Amino acid sequence: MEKIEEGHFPPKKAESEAASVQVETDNPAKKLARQLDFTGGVPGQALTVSLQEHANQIIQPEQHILLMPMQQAPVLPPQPLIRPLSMQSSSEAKDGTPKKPKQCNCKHSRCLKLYCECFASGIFCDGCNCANCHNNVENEASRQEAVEATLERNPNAFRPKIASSPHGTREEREEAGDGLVLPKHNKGCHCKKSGCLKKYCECFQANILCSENCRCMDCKNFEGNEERQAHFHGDHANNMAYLQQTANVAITGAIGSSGYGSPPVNKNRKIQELFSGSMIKDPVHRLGQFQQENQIKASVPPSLLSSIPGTRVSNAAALGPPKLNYRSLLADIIQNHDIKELCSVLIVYAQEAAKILSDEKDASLKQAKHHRKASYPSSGVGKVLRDDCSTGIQAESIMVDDSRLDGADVSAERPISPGTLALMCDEQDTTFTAAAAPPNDLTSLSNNTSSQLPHGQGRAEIYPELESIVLAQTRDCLKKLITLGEIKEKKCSLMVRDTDSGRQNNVSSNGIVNTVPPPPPPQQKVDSGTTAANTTRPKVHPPDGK
DNA sequence: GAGTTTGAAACT
DNA sequence: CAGTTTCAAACTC
Repeated sequence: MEKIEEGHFPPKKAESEAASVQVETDNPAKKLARQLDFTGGVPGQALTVSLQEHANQIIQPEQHILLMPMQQAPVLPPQPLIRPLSMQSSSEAKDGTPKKPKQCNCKHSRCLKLYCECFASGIFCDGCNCANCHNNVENEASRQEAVEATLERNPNAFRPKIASSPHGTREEREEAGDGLVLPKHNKGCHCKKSGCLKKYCECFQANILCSENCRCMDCKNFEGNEERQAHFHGDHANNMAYLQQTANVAITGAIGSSGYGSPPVNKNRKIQELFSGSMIKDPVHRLGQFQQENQIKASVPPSLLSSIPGTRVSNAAALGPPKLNYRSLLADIIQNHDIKELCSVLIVYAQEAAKILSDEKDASLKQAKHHRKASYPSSGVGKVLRDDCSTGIQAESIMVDDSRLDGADVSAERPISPGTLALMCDEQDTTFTAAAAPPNDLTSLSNNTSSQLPHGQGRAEIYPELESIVLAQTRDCLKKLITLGEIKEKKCSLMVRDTDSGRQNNVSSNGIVNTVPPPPPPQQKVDSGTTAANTTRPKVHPPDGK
């Protein structure tokens, strides 16, 4: 089934003519409609602009044309989603105040070739410094010819160069493993001398990492590269895109899905898995394994790699330096067994708390028998609660008697949240009952206490206390986690300062594997010239004598 | 601001 | 497809 390419409305003559009456660039209403449309010309496609793109203000709404299925076709050429960063970068003055988008300075192309950024972006030149410009309404005919010629050469010429995850192929998204796919250059860059750390590089210019699509030499535009980070800290310190990107990989790393956030690594993971068997078996040593595998990979002839199904070696990422990505400092601290252990601890504490409370209830009941016969004691819980998990409003009004909660200082007087209550009710029927719990488990206890206590308040009454105790323990666990993270952070900071020792000491004294991407191999830093390029990328361009 | 460098686009 | 040329932006001085 044929579909219209993203950001690409084929400006075929028939369509253009058919729809030209609908596209009125001077019509304010249409202009406004265009401003509201970010679909980039993909019929029915939702807004797919990434946060990064938003953050960079790459989108120039006024430059987009509303294109609905069977509705409109452009007079303007295809509308890339992303305006080149070179143009957006200057759309702001140095003081950060908004400024008119950058004007081109074309002299020989008449602004009718992709050299012209305006033309490439699908916008008319307006106030540019170009000479003999034909990229305007007055020269629509020649412009249309140029568009067609360009599309003839490359049907994707006007497609956005930078694609986010929703635009990628299903395969790409699946390889990414989740929704956190970073944008990447569709064609990839071919930089030779800039190290992909200058704006000559389209990837760097778009503030994205080089990907497996790139065929660059001596690429430094990969996550974890010191020079790249230096660039970011210097030039992009406040760049939301970087923050977003970092956050993405941090989240990814923290939750342990992959930890290697960028596409090239995901591609390469197949190779790694083939070498190592599985990435998941021993998450503690994943990164070390990864590094080793990169070394192995570097030593493996491309022909061998290419023989591995699902691998691609005809790109820089596969042959280049390990494009490690930022991993959360906690990524390898939190292990599966830690989670299990934590859950076990929580269950144990819950059971203990339930037992204690049960005993107290018993004692309380005995006292009540002796001292009171009519009225119900109101000491423990301030309000009678139905044993109904769905009554969140009621639950919120419960106040816990902190006199019973040893060590639960923080959450002692906190009302139980309806969410927690609901969660506990759900958990009660699943986790606790299904976990072959001991006889005095929560469920049985709750049932027991319910039967023991008058007015049917036992189980629900216990929840706040249980919650407090369990939360206190959880808090302690988190504190320890934070401490470990801080320790690791310090170690990593030291590693950055002392790269050599950092590379050799992957395992710290406390047994925690330092998983922050190490600095690139020595030849990367020391020899940024031909050596690195030739050693890490067998498929290199011939020496350029420019 | 002029000159140089760079890499994408265009061309052969 | 590879090599060369053209082009304009990025960069340097």
